[in-house]
Amino acid sequence: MPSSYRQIKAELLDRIRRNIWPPGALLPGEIHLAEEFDCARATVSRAMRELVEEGILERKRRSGTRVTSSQVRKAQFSIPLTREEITSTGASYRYALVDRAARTAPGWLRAQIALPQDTPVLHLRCMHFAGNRPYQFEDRWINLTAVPEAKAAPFNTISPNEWLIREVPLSKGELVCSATIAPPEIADFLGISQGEAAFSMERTTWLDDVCVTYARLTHPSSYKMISQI
Amino acid sequence: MPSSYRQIKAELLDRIRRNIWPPGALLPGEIHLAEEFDCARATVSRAMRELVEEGILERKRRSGTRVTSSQVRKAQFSIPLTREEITSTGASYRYALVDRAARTAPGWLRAQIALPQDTPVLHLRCMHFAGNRPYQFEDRWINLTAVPEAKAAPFNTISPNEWLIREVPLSKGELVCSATIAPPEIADFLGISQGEAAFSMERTTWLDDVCVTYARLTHPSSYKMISQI
DNA sequence: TAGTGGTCTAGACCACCCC
DNA sequence: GGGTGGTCTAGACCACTAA
Repeated sequence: MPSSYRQIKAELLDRIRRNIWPPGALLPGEIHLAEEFDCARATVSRAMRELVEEGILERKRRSGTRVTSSQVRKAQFSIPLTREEITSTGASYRYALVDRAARTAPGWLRAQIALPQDTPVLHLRCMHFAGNRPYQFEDRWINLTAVPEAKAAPFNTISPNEWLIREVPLSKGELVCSATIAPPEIADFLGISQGEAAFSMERTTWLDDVCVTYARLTHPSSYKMISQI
Repeated sequence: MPSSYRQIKAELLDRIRRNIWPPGALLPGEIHLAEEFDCARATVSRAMRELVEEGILERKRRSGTRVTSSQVRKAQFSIPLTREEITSTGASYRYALVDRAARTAPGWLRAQIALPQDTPVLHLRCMHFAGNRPYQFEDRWINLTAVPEAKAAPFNTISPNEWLIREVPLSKGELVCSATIAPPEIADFLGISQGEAAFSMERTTWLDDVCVTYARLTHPSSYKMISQI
């Protein structure tokens, strides 16, 4: 009876879980396992490849496949458009541009995202509402050298978030989450009292080694970020 | 000249980025693309499969492959052992058990993780230090029905986090991050003043549809969670 | 029911790199 | 040098589901 790559994957996982192959252990080679499971080598290969992607196995040519020794788990979460994040809960969505200014990148920003001096940037501050409750304050900087089209965009009805995703799709980036006390002005925007905790996300986005945008998104402390492990 | 699946993947990405295939557009079938790229169907298939995993394409049998219309980005971050997270920064790691009690699951916990009444649980509270600075307060509940071995574990030198990862590897779970104001007792443990913001992570872990453990991990506001998009 | 993706096979060649 | 994983091929059958 032939095995599917899912069955093989489950069997390998099970053996790892039973400590038949403890962390660091060397697994049999693909050919050996293919014989054992009575299947083609490619089938074993696919099962093992997926376990590598999940961080459970490590493979090296010539030296073989081992169970990962450092027990690092990977979590994944999705970052929807703020609009969709809100409307999917059934609430209505409203966006408002607070202010918009073109200028050269300030020093702290140049340091943060490695821009040359005198880089023109667009600075936007805006609010996202769920129903009539403040949901997110967006403080965004767009590199106009990387995205000159942004200069002509008004951003009074479309949020920079949404505009960028449509204009500059498929970029890579980094997301840093932390808990902060919102500064007084932002606390005002979010409708929270001063000294209250806020959830902050800093997103830096790159396209082909050029930084496109840096944003600091601040949520009231009722916000929860949910991810799957 | 044969194409590798990486080249094909890059070419497909490029066409999507150029809006040759805008969001929602139907791509040619695998056979068609295999002819165009002069390669085997399996090679195209692998390229497309990886783009599906990255959330860029959506495939349905019979109806074909489309560019994802909802622009949802996926972020990934790794959850190392607290010990490794600390020692990797060069700081020394210290663990301390605060208290340990076996009891039946309180109502809020049973509701949170769907346990039957009178389920025996182990409640642990502990601290993790980086150097001599408080790093994380761990408030953990372990389902003794799922992991009876935990009853005999002292947890005075090994943190529940580490013990569980060794004893119950490869489980699935959920991670919920939020910003909170630490309650007075936890603020004391973390060495922060009352009313200061704290970063809270709630982890629920399942193994084969049985909840193994629920933990609330609290960090001082200096903590940053970093993930890649 | 016909066409799409999902999977498997048996074989092949290659890149890498430990011995 | 030789054994490992990484990839590709040409073909096949199957599962699903939209038309």
